[in-house]
Amino acid sequence: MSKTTTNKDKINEILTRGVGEFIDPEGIFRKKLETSPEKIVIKFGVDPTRPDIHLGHAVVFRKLRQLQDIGCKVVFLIGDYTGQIGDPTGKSKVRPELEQTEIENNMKTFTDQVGKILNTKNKNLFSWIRNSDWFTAITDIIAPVGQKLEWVSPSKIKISNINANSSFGKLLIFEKTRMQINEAKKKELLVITLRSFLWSLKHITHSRLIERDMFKNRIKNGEELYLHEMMYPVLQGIDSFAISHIYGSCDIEVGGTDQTFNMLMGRDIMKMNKKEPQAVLAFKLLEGTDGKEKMSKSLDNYIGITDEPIDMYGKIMSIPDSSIGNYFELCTFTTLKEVENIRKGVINGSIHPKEAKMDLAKQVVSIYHGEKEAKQAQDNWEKTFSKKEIPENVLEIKANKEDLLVDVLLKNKIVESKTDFRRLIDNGAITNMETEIKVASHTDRVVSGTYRIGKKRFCKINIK
RNA sequence: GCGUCGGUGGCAGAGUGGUCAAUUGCAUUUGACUGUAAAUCAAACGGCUUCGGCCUACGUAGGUUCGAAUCCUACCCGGCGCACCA
Repeated sequence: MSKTTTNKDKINEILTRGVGEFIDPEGIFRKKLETSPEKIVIKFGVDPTRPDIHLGHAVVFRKLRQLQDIGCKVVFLIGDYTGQIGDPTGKSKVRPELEQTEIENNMKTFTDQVGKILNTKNKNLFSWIRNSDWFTAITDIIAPVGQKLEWVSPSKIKISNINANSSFGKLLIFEKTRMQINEAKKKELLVITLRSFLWSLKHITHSRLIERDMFKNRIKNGEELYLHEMMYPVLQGIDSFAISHIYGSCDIEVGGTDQTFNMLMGRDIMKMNKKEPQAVLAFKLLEGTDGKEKMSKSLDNYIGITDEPIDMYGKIMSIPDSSIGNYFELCTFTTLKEVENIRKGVINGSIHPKEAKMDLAKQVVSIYHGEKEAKQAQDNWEKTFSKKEIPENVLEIKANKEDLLVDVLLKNKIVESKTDFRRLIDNGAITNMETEIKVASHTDRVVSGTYRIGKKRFCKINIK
Protein backbone atom coordinates (compact mmCIF):
# COMPACT_ATOMS: atom_id res chain seq x y z
CA MET A 1 0.00 0.00 0.00
CA SER A 2 1.43 3.38 -0.93
CA LYS A 3 1.70 6.22 1.54
CA THR A 4 -1.05 8.27 -0.09
CA THR A 5 -3.55 5.44 0.09
CA THR A 6 -2.80 4.93 3.75
CA ASN A 7 -3.39 8.60 4.33
CA LYS A 8 -6.59 8.52 2.34
CA ASP A 9 -7.85 5.65 4.46
CA LYS A 10 -6.89 7.50 7.57
CA ILE A 11 -8.63 10.63 6.39
CA ASN A 12 -11.71 8.68 5.48
CA GLU A 13 -11.84 7.21 8.93
CA ILE A 14 -11.40 10.62 10.51
CA LEU A 15 -14.22 12.14 8.51
CA THR A 16 -16.73 9.33 9.03
CA ARG A 17 -16.22 7.62 12.36
CA GLY A 18 -18.57 8.96 15.01
CA VAL A 19 -19.47 11.78 12.69
CA GLY A 20 -23.04 13.02 12.54
CA GLU A 21 -22.48 15.50 9.76
CA PHE A 22 -19.55 16.63 7.68
CA ILE A 23 -20.13 19.74 5.64
CA ASP A 24 -17.60 20.65 3.01
CA PRO A 25 -19.66 21.40 -0.09
CA GLU A 26 -16.82 22.19 -2.48
CA GLY A 27 -14.54 19.52 -1.06
CA ILE A 28 -11.97 22.21 -0.28
CA PHE A 29 -11.20 20.95 3.18
CA ARG A 30 -10.76 17.34 2.17
CA LYS A 31 -8.43 18.36 -0.58
CA LYS A 32 -6.34 20.56 1.70
CA LEU A 33 -6.21 17.76 4.23
CA GLU A 34 -4.84 15.43 1.61
CA THR A 35 -2.32 17.81 0.12
CA SER A 36 -1.15 20.25 2.78
CA PRO A 37 -2.50 19.33 6.22
CA GLU A 38 0.18 21.38 7.95
CA LYS A 39 -1.59 24.53 6.75
CA ILE A 40 -4.88 23.58 8.33
CA VAL A 41 -6.27 25.44 11.33
CA ILE A 42 -9.03 23.73 13.29
CA LYS A 43 -11.35 25.68 15.54
CA PHE A 44 -12.84 24.10 18.60
CA GLY A 45 -15.03 26.07 20.98
CA VAL A 46 -14.49 25.52 24.69
CA ASP A 47 -16.76 26.51 27.50
CA PRO A 48 -14.59 28.32 30.04
CA THR A 49 -16.66 27.17 33.01
CA ARG A 50 -16.18 23.48 32.59
CA PRO A 51 -12.70 22.24 33.29
CA ASP A 52 -13.52 18.56 33.86
CA ILE A 53 -13.30 16.50 30.75
CA HIS A 54 -15.34 13.37 30.23
CA LEU A 55 -15.49 10.67 27.59
CA GLY A 56 -18.06 12.68 25.63
CA HIS A 57 -15.62 15.53 25.16
CA ALA A 58 -12.87 13.02 24.59
CA VAL A 59 -14.56 11.86 21.40
CA VAL A 60 -13.79 15.21 19.86
CA PHE A 61 -10.34 15.48 21.38
CA ARG A 62 -9.36 12.09 20.09
CA LYS A 63 -10.43 13.16 16.66
CA LEU A 64 -8.47 16.38 16.98
CA ARG A 65 -5.45 14.33 17.97
CA GLN A 66 -5.71 12.29 14.80
CA LEU A 67 -5.79 15.50 12.83
CA GLN A 68 -2.77 16.80 14.73
CA ASP A 69 -0.98 13.60 13.88
CA ILE A 70 -1.15 14.44 10.22
CA GLY A 71 0.02 17.98 10.92
CA CYS A 72 -3.07 20.14 11.52
CA LYS A 73 -3.08 22.94 14.06
CA VAL A 74 -5.81 22.95 16.70
CA VAL A 75 -7.03 26.24 18.13
CA PHE A 76 -9.18 26.24 21.24
CA LEU A 77 -11.59 29.12 21.27
CA ILE A 78 -12.50 30.06 24.82
CA GLY A 79 -15.92 31.64 24.77
CA ASP A 80 -15.29 33.81 27.80
CA TYR A 81 -16.92 36.96 26.46
CA THR A 82 -20.01 35.23 25.10
CA GLY A 83 -20.09 33.20 28.29
CA GLN A 84 -20.60 36.36 30.28
CA ILE A 85 -23.60 37.33 28.24
CA GLY A 86 -25.18 33.98 28.88
CA ASP A 87 -24.36 34.34 32.55
CA PRO A 88 -27.73 34.87 34.23
CA THR A 89 -26.30 36.95 37.05
CA GLY A 90 -24.95 39.37 34.48
CA LYS A 91 -22.82 40.88 37.17
CA SER A 92 -19.40 39.72 36.19
CA LYS A 93 -17.22 42.65 35.43
CA VAL A 94 -14.52 42.73 32.89
CA ARG A 95 -11.23 42.80 34.70
CA PRO A 96 -8.75 41.77 32.08
CA GLU A 97 -5.72 41.34 34.28
CA LEU A 98 -7.43 39.27 36.95
CA GLU A 99 -9.29 37.37 34.33
CA GLN A 100 -6.23 36.71 32.30
CA THR A 101 -4.55 34.93 35.21
CA GLU A 102 -7.74 33.17 36.18
CA ILE A 103 -8.39 31.90 32.71
CA GLU A 104 -4.77 30.96 32.31
CA ASN A 105 -5.05 28.88 35.47
CA ASN A 106 -8.23 27.27 34.21
CA MET A 107 -6.59 26.60 30.91
CA LYS A 108 -3.63 25.06 32.70
CA THR A 109 -5.79 22.43 34.40
CA PHE A 110 -7.73 22.08 31.21
CA THR A 111 -4.72 21.53 28.98
CA ASP A 112 -3.24 19.19 31.59
CA GLN A 113 -6.29 17.00 31.23
CA VAL A 114 -6.55 17.40 27.49
CA GLY A 115 -2.83 16.76 27.27
CA LYS A 116 -3.61 13.11 27.89
CA ILE A 117 -5.13 13.04 24.45
CA LEU A 118 -3.96 16.07 22.53
CA ASN A 119 -0.57 17.50 21.89
CA THR A 120 -0.81 20.78 23.77
CA LYS A 121 2.92 21.47 23.94
CA ASN A 122 3.86 21.97 20.33
CA LYS A 123 3.00 25.50 19.28
CA ASN A 124 2.70 24.49 15.65
CA LEU A 125 -0.02 22.03 16.56
CA PHE A 126 -1.85 23.75 19.37
CA SER A 127 -2.93 27.19 20.47
CA TRP A 128 -5.78 28.81 22.34
CA ILE A 129 -7.37 32.21 22.41
CA ARG A 130 -10.35 33.79 24.13
CA ASN A 131 -12.99 35.69 22.26
CA SER A 132 -12.93 38.58 24.71
CA ASP A 133 -9.76 39.37 22.82
CA TRP A 134 -11.75 40.90 19.99
CA PHE A 135 -15.13 41.50 21.60
CA THR A 136 -13.98 43.55 24.57
CA ALA A 137 -14.20 47.28 24.10
CA ILE A 138 -11.75 49.52 25.90
CA THR A 139 -14.60 50.98 27.89
CA ASP A 140 -15.50 47.48 29.11
CA ILE A 141 -12.32 47.43 31.10
CA ILE A 142 -12.74 48.11 34.80
CA ALA A 143 -9.64 48.07 36.91
CA PRO A 144 -9.65 47.63 40.69
CA VAL A 145 -10.32 50.93 42.37
CA GLY A 146 -7.21 52.98 42.93
CA GLN A 147 -4.95 50.85 40.79
CA LYS A 148 -2.08 52.80 39.25
CA LEU A 149 -0.05 51.97 36.19
CA GLU A 150 3.28 52.97 34.75
CA TRP A 151 4.02 53.34 31.11
CA VAL A 152 7.40 53.21 29.45
CA SER A 153 7.49 54.54 25.93
CA PRO A 154 9.73 53.05 23.25
CA SER A 155 12.14 55.92 23.82
CA LYS A 156 12.39 55.00 27.50
CA ILE A 157 10.27 57.89 28.65
CA LYS A 158 8.49 56.91 31.83
CA ILE A 159 5.06 58.01 32.87
CA SER A 160 4.09 56.85 36.35
CA ASN A 161 0.95 56.94 38.42
CA ILE A 162 -1.52 56.55 35.63
CA ASN A 163 -5.02 55.99 36.92
CA ALA A 164 -5.92 52.57 35.63
CA ASN A 165 -9.49 53.63 35.04
CA SER A 166 -8.61 56.64 32.95
CA SER A 167 -8.86 56.28 29.21
CA PHE A 168 -5.11 56.09 28.93
CA GLY A 169 -4.92 53.52 31.72
CA LYS A 170 -7.55 51.40 30.09
CA LEU A 171 -5.75 51.61 26.82
CA LEU A 172 -2.55 50.33 28.42
CA ILE A 173 -4.34 47.42 30.03
CA PHE A 174 -6.11 46.69 26.82
CA GLU A 175 -2.94 46.59 24.80
CA LYS A 176 -1.09 44.55 27.37
CA THR A 177 -3.75 41.87 27.64
CA ARG A 178 -4.49 41.23 23.96
CA MET A 179 -3.53 37.67 23.15
CA GLN A 180 -3.48 38.36 19.45
CA ILE A 181 -0.48 40.60 20.02
CA ASN A 182 1.25 38.65 22.73
CA GLU A 183 0.63 35.09 21.61
CA ALA A 184 -0.26 35.19 17.96
CA LYS A 185 2.18 38.04 17.23
CA LYS A 186 -0.23 40.08 15.19
CA LYS A 187 0.74 43.67 14.58
CA GLU A 188 -2.72 45.02 14.04
CA LEU A 189 -5.51 44.45 16.47
CA LEU A 190 -8.79 42.99 15.44
CA VAL A 191 -11.60 44.45 17.51
CA ILE A 192 -15.26 43.90 16.85
CA THR A 193 -17.07 47.16 17.38
CA LEU A 194 -20.77 47.76 17.35
CA ARG A 195 -20.32 49.13 13.85
CA SER A 196 -18.68 46.01 12.49
CA PHE A 197 -21.14 43.86 14.38
CA LEU A 198 -24.09 45.62 12.82
CA TRP A 199 -22.42 45.35 9.47
CA SER A 200 -22.40 41.58 9.93
CA LEU A 201 -26.01 41.59 11.02
CA LYS A 202 -26.92 43.43 7.87
CA HIS A 203 -26.24 40.25 5.95
CA ILE A 204 -28.25 37.89 8.09
CA THR A 205 -31.97 37.60 7.77
CA HIS A 206 -34.50 36.71 10.38
CA SER A 207 -35.66 33.70 8.43
CA ARG A 208 -32.09 32.44 8.20
CA LEU A 209 -31.78 32.56 11.98
CA ILE A 210 -35.05 30.89 12.81
CA GLU A 211 -34.12 27.97 10.63
CA ARG A 212 -32.47 26.64 13.72
CA ASP A 213 -34.54 23.80 15.14
CA MET A 214 -34.26 25.01 18.67
CA PHE A 215 -35.58 28.43 17.71
CA LYS A 216 -38.33 26.95 15.57
CA ASN A 217 -39.51 24.74 18.40
CA ARG A 218 -39.54 27.56 20.88
CA ILE A 219 -41.64 29.68 18.57
CA LYS A 220 -43.95 26.79 17.84
CA ASN A 221 -44.47 26.18 21.55
CA GLY A 222 -45.11 29.84 22.16
CA GLU A 223 -42.01 30.09 24.33
CA GLU A 224 -39.79 33.11 24.67
CA LEU A 225 -36.91 33.66 22.36
CA TYR A 226 -34.53 36.35 23.50
CA LEU A 227 -32.55 38.42 21.10
CA HIS A 228 -29.23 37.68 22.72
CA GLU A 229 -29.88 34.00 22.15
CA MET A 230 -30.41 34.71 18.51
CA MET A 231 -27.15 36.61 18.44
CA TYR A 232 -25.17 33.64 19.68
CA PRO A 233 -24.76 31.96 16.32
CA VAL A 234 -23.69 35.28 14.88
CA LEU A 235 -21.10 35.87 17.57
CA GLN A 236 -19.83 32.34 17.18
CA GLY A 237 -19.53 32.97 13.48
CA ILE A 238 -17.57 36.13 14.11
CA ASP A 239 -15.20 34.05 16.22
CA SER A 240 -14.48 31.91 13.18
CA PHE A 241 -13.76 35.00 11.17
CA ALA A 242 -11.49 36.30 13.92
CA ILE A 243 -9.53 33.06 14.07
CA SER A 244 -9.19 33.08 10.36
CA HIS A 245 -7.85 36.61 10.60
CA ILE A 246 -5.46 35.95 13.47
CA TYR A 247 -4.17 32.51 12.52
CA GLY A 248 -4.23 32.92 8.77
CA SER A 249 -7.14 30.60 8.17
CA CYS A 250 -9.91 28.73 9.90
CA ASP A 251 -10.45 25.67 7.79
CA ILE A 252 -12.83 23.67 9.90
CA GLU A 253 -14.82 23.89 13.08
CA VAL A 254 -15.60 20.78 15.09
CA GLY A 255 -18.22 20.24 17.77
CA GLY A 256 -21.25 18.18 18.73
CA THR A 257 -24.21 17.81 16.40
CA ASP A 258 -26.07 20.25 18.65
CA GLN A 259 -23.66 22.91 17.40
CA THR A 260 -24.20 22.32 13.70
CA PHE A 261 -26.32 25.39 13.09
CA ASN A 262 -23.96 27.71 14.93
CA MET A 263 -21.01 26.30 13.10
CA LEU A 264 -22.71 26.78 9.76
CA MET A 265 -23.36 30.38 10.64
CA GLY A 266 -19.61 30.81 10.71
CA ARG A 267 -19.51 29.96 7.02
CA ASP A 268 -21.90 32.80 6.17
CA ILE A 269 -20.02 35.32 8.20
CA MET A 270 -16.67 34.27 6.81
CA LYS A 271 -17.99 34.50 3.27
CA MET A 272 -19.28 38.01 3.78
CA ASN A 273 -15.90 38.98 5.19
CA LYS A 274 -14.14 37.56 2.15
CA LYS A 275 -12.61 34.66 4.04
CA GLU A 276 -12.57 31.06 2.90
CA PRO A 277 -15.58 29.52 4.71
CA GLN A 278 -14.81 26.82 7.25
CA ALA A 279 -15.88 23.23 6.83
CA VAL A 280 -18.00 21.80 9.60
CA LEU A 281 -17.51 18.50 11.37
CA ALA A 282 -20.30 17.60 13.78
CA PHE A 283 -20.03 14.59 16.06
CA LYS A 284 -22.62 12.22 17.32
CA LEU A 285 -23.19 12.89 20.98
CA LEU A 286 -22.12 10.18 23.37
CA GLU A 287 -24.81 9.14 25.79
CA GLY A 288 -24.05 8.98 29.50
CA THR A 289 -23.88 5.94 31.76
CA ASP A 290 -27.68 6.01 31.95
CA GLY A 291 -27.82 5.35 28.20
CA LYS A 292 -30.48 8.00 27.74
CA GLU A 293 -29.27 11.56 28.06
CA LYS A 294 -26.12 12.92 26.55
CA MET A 295 -23.12 12.65 28.79
CA SER A 296 -22.81 15.69 31.00
CA LYS A 297 -21.53 16.64 34.36
CA SER A 298 -24.74 18.25 35.49
CA LEU A 299 -26.69 15.03 34.92
CA ASP A 300 -24.01 13.10 36.78
CA ASN A 301 -23.89 10.40 34.15
CA TYR A 302 -20.36 11.08 33.03
CA ILE A 303 -17.10 9.21 32.98
CA GLY A 304 -14.20 11.59 33.54
CA ILE A 305 -11.01 10.93 31.68
CA THR A 306 -9.11 11.51 34.90
CA ASP A 307 -11.27 9.03 36.82
CA GLU A 308 -9.25 6.35 38.58
CA PRO A 309 -8.85 3.19 36.49
CA ILE A 310 -11.08 1.23 38.83
CA ASP A 311 -13.86 3.82 38.73
CA MET A 312 -13.58 4.23 35.02
CA TYR A 313 -13.79 0.50 34.51
CA GLY A 314 -16.74 0.19 36.83
CA LYS A 315 -18.66 3.03 35.26
CA ILE A 316 -18.25 1.56 31.82
CA MET A 317 -19.50 -1.80 33.08
CA SER A 318 -22.66 -0.09 34.23
CA ILE A 319 -23.73 1.30 30.86
CA PRO A 320 -26.78 -0.36 29.32
CA ASP A 321 -26.30 -2.98 26.62
CA SER A 322 -27.88 -0.73 24.04
CA SER A 323 -25.00 1.71 24.35
CA ILE A 324 -22.20 -0.80 23.79
CA GLY A 325 -21.99 -0.18 20.05
CA ASN A 326 -21.87 3.61 20.36
CA TYR A 327 -19.23 3.47 23.04
CA PHE A 328 -17.09 1.22 20.89
CA GLU A 329 -17.47 3.53 17.94
CA LEU A 330 -16.85 6.75 19.81
CA CYS A 331 -14.40 5.76 22.53
CA THR A 332 -12.08 3.08 21.19
CA PHE A 333 -9.82 2.34 18.25
CA THR A 334 -11.66 -0.86 17.37
CA THR A 335 -12.20 -0.86 13.62
CA LEU A 336 -15.63 0.13 12.40
CA LYS A 337 -16.08 -3.28 10.82
CA GLU A 338 -15.38 -4.96 14.12
CA VAL A 339 -17.73 -2.54 15.89
CA GLU A 340 -20.50 -3.60 13.52
CA ASN A 341 -19.83 -7.24 14.36
CA ILE A 342 -20.05 -6.47 18.05
CA ARG A 343 -23.31 -4.55 17.55
CA LYS A 344 -24.84 -7.49 15.70
CA GLY A 345 -23.34 -10.08 18.02
CA VAL A 346 -24.80 -8.46 21.09
CA ILE A 347 -28.21 -8.29 19.48
CA ASN A 348 -28.33 -11.86 18.15
CA GLY A 349 -26.78 -13.28 21.28
CA SER A 350 -23.57 -14.67 19.80
CA ILE A 351 -21.57 -12.27 21.97
CA HIS A 352 -22.32 -12.01 25.67
CA PRO A 353 -22.93 -8.35 26.47
CA LYS A 354 -20.90 -8.65 29.64
CA GLU A 355 -17.88 -9.91 27.68
CA ALA A 356 -18.27 -7.10 25.18
CA LYS A 357 -18.43 -4.54 27.94
CA MET A 358 -15.40 -5.95 29.69
CA ASP A 359 -13.49 -5.67 26.46
CA LEU A 360 -14.77 -2.13 26.02
CA ALA A 361 -13.93 -1.09 29.55
CA LYS A 362 -10.45 -2.53 29.30
CA GLN A 363 -9.78 -0.75 26.04
CA VAL A 364 -10.99 2.60 27.30
CA VAL A 365 -9.03 2.37 30.52
CA SER A 366 -5.95 1.44 28.48
CA ILE A 367 -6.28 4.58 26.43
CA TYR A 368 -6.23 6.86 29.46
CA HIS A 369 -4.19 4.89 31.97
CA GLY A 370 -2.21 2.28 30.05
CA GLU A 371 -2.64 -1.43 29.56
CA LYS A 372 -1.17 -2.48 32.87
CA GLU A 373 -3.59 -0.35 34.82
CA ALA A 374 -6.45 -1.59 32.68
CA LYS A 375 -5.57 -5.20 33.40
CA GLN A 376 -5.42 -4.43 37.10
CA ALA A 377 -8.75 -2.66 37.01
CA GLN A 378 -10.28 -5.65 35.29
CA ASP A 379 -8.84 -8.15 37.78
CA ASN A 380 -10.01 -6.00 40.61
CA TRP A 381 -13.46 -5.68 39.16
CA GLU A 382 -13.84 -9.42 38.65
CA LYS A 383 -12.57 -10.11 42.12
CA THR A 384 -14.91 -7.61 43.70
CA PHE A 385 -18.11 -8.15 41.80
CA SER A 386 -17.95 -11.57 40.18
CA LYS A 387 -16.29 -13.33 43.08
CA LYS A 388 -17.54 -10.94 45.77
CA GLU A 389 -14.13 -10.68 47.34
CA ILE A 390 -12.55 -7.69 49.00
CA PRO A 391 -11.31 -5.22 46.38
CA GLU A 392 -7.85 -3.72 46.33
CA ASN A 393 -7.06 -0.11 47.06
CA VAL A 394 -9.89 0.32 49.49
CA LEU A 395 -10.09 3.61 51.33
CA GLU A 396 -8.42 3.05 54.68
CA ILE A 397 -9.65 4.77 57.78
CA LYS A 398 -8.15 4.98 61.22
CA ALA A 399 -10.42 4.92 64.24
CA ASN A 400 -10.33 4.65 68.01
CA LYS A 401 -11.89 1.58 69.48
CA GLU A 402 -14.44 3.52 71.51
CA ASP A 403 -15.69 5.34 68.39
CA LEU A 404 -19.13 4.59 67.04
CA LEU A 405 -19.29 3.21 63.53
CA VAL A 406 -21.71 5.98 62.53
CA ASP A 407 -19.32 8.71 63.50
CA VAL A 408 -16.41 7.13 61.71
CA LEU A 409 -18.36 6.73 58.47
CA LEU A 410 -19.88 10.19 58.75
CA LYS A 411 -16.56 11.84 59.41
CA ASN A 412 -15.12 10.23 56.29
CA LYS A 413 -18.16 11.23 54.25
CA ILE A 414 -19.07 7.66 53.41
CA VAL A 415 -22.58 8.26 54.67
CA GLU A 416 -24.37 11.57 54.28
CA SER A 417 -25.88 11.89 57.72
CA LYS A 418 -26.75 9.86 60.77
CA THR A 419 -30.24 9.40 59.43
CA ASP A 420 -28.79 8.17 56.17
CA PHE A 421 -26.72 5.68 58.16
CA ARG A 422 -29.81 4.45 60.03
CA ARG A 423 -31.62 3.91 56.77
CA LEU A 424 -28.74 1.88 55.40
CA ILE A 425 -28.65 -0.23 58.55
CA ASP A 426 -32.40 -0.79 58.42
CA ASN A 427 -32.06 -1.97 54.85
CA GLY A 428 -29.21 -4.32 55.70
CA ALA A 429 -26.84 -2.49 53.41
CA ILE A 430 -23.73 -2.44 55.58
CA THR A 431 -21.70 -5.62 55.90
CA ASN A 432 -18.39 -6.43 57.51
CA MET A 433 -16.83 -8.44 54.70
CA GLU A 434 -14.42 -10.36 56.89
CA THR A 435 -16.96 -11.65 59.38
CA GLU A 436 -19.74 -11.51 56.76
CA ILE A 437 -22.01 -10.09 59.42
CA LYS A 438 -24.46 -7.36 58.57
CA VAL A 439 -24.31 -4.42 60.91
CA ALA A 440 -27.67 -4.44 62.65
CA SER A 441 -27.53 -1.73 65.26
CA HIS A 442 -27.33 2.01 64.94
CA THR A 443 -25.12 2.27 67.96
CA ASP A 444 -22.43 -0.32 67.26
CA ARG A 445 -18.88 0.60 68.04
CA VAL A 446 -16.31 0.17 65.30
CA VAL A 447 -14.88 -3.24 64.63
CA SER A 448 -11.82 -3.32 62.44
CA GLY A 449 -12.30 -4.85 59.03
CA THR A 450 -13.45 -4.05 55.54
CA TYR A 451 -17.00 -2.84 55.17
CA ARG A 452 -19.21 -2.87 52.15
CA ILE A 453 -21.83 -0.16 52.12
CA GLY A 454 -24.38 -0.86 49.41
CA LYS A 455 -22.94 -2.29 46.25
CA LYS A 456 -20.24 0.13 45.38
CA ARG A 457 -18.90 1.71 48.52
CA PHE A 458 -16.08 0.07 50.45
CA CYS A 459 -13.85 1.11 53.29
CA LYS A 460 -11.34 -0.52 55.54
CA ILE A 461 -11.30 0.51 59.18
CA ASN A 462 -8.18 0.07 61.26
CA ILE A 463 -8.39 0.42 65.02
CA LYS A 464 -5.51 2.36 66.49
C1' G B 1 -46.08 51.65 33.34
C1' C B 2 -51.10 49.12 33.87
C1' G B 3 -53.54 44.48 34.41
C1' U B 4 -53.25 39.42 35.41
C1' C B 5 -51.36 34.69 36.89
C1' G B 6 -47.57 32.56 39.49
C1' G B 7 -42.71 31.58 42.79
C1' U B 8 -43.35 24.58 47.00
C1' G B 9 -38.16 19.57 48.54
C1' G B 10 -32.50 17.59 42.91
C1' C B 11 -36.37 18.51 38.75
C1' A B 12 -41.56 18.52 37.27
C1' G B 13 -45.85 19.48 39.82
C1' A B 14 -50.34 18.83 43.76
C1' G B 15 -51.81 21.14 48.19
C1' U B 16 -55.26 27.00 49.41
C1' G B 17 -56.05 27.73 57.72
C1' G B 18 -54.96 22.27 61.92
C1' U B 19 -54.86 15.05 60.23
C1' C B 20 -48.49 18.80 56.03
C1' A B 21 -41.78 16.99 56.59
C1' A B 22 -45.94 18.23 52.55
C1' U B 23 -50.11 13.63 47.28
C1' U B 24 -47.82 12.08 42.73
C1' G B 25 -44.17 11.36 38.61
C1' C B 26 -38.92 11.53 37.30
C1' A B 27 -34.11 11.29 39.43
C1' U B 28 -31.49 9.15 43.62
C1' U B 29 -30.39 5.29 47.59
C1' U B 30 -31.15 0.26 49.39
C1' G B 31 -32.85 -4.88 49.09
C1' A B 32 -34.41 -9.13 45.65
C1' C B 33 -33.40 -11.14 40.73
C1' U B 34 -28.94 -10.69 37.52
C1' G B 35 -24.09 -9.88 33.84
C1' U B 36 -22.43 -4.13 39.67
C1' A B 37 -26.72 -4.11 32.37
C1' A B 38 -31.68 -3.11 31.29
C1' A B 39 -36.55 -4.39 32.67
C1' U B 40 -39.33 -5.90 36.94
C1' C B 41 -40.72 -6.29 42.18
C1' A B 42 -40.16 -4.31 47.32
C1' A B 43 -38.63 -0.34 50.52
C1' A B 44 -36.49 4.36 51.65
C1' C B 45 -35.89 9.35 50.18
C1' G B 46 -34.72 17.23 55.39
C1' G B 47 -31.77 16.92 60.08
C1' C B 48 -31.30 15.18 65.26
C1' U B 49 -33.25 11.52 68.63
C1' U B 50 -32.83 8.30 75.01
C1' C B 51 -37.83 6.27 69.16
C1' G B 52 -41.74 9.73 73.28
C1' G B 53 -40.65 13.38 70.20
C1' C B 54 -37.69 17.76 68.88
C1' C B 55 -35.61 21.29 65.23
C1' U B 56 -35.42 23.43 60.29
C1' A B 57 -38.05 24.01 55.58
C1' C B 58 -43.17 25.86 50.70
C1' G B 59 -39.46 33.49 46.99
C1' U B 60 -37.83 37.58 51.21
C1' A B 61 -39.42 40.45 55.48
C1' G B 62 -43.19 41.46 58.68
C1' G B 63 -48.42 40.72 60.46
C1' U B 64 -53.32 38.17 61.74
C1' U B 65 -54.39 33.51 64.44
C1' C B 66 -54.41 28.93 69.87
C1' G B 67 -52.44 27.22 64.96
C1' A B 68 -50.02 29.45 58.35
C1' A B 69 -47.19 26.40 52.48
C1' U B 70 -52.39 27.99 52.83
C1' C B 71 -55.12 34.57 55.06
C1' C B 72 -53.15 40.04 55.12
C1' U B 73 -49.17 43.90 53.97
C1' A B 74 -44.68 45.34 51.74
C1' C B 75 -40.68 43.96 48.82
C1' C B 76 -37.89 40.81 45.24
C1' C B 77 -38.20 37.55 40.93
C1' G B 78 -40.76 35.16 36.61
C1' G B 79 -44.79 34.06 32.74
C1' C B 80 -48.79 36.12 29.93
C1' G B 81 -51.88 40.28 28.06
C1' C B 82 -52.27 45.53 27.14
C1' A B 83 -50.18 50.22 26.60
C1' C B 84 -45.97 53.46 25.88
C1' C B 85 -41.18 54.65 23.75
C1' A B 86 -35.94 58.71 23.03
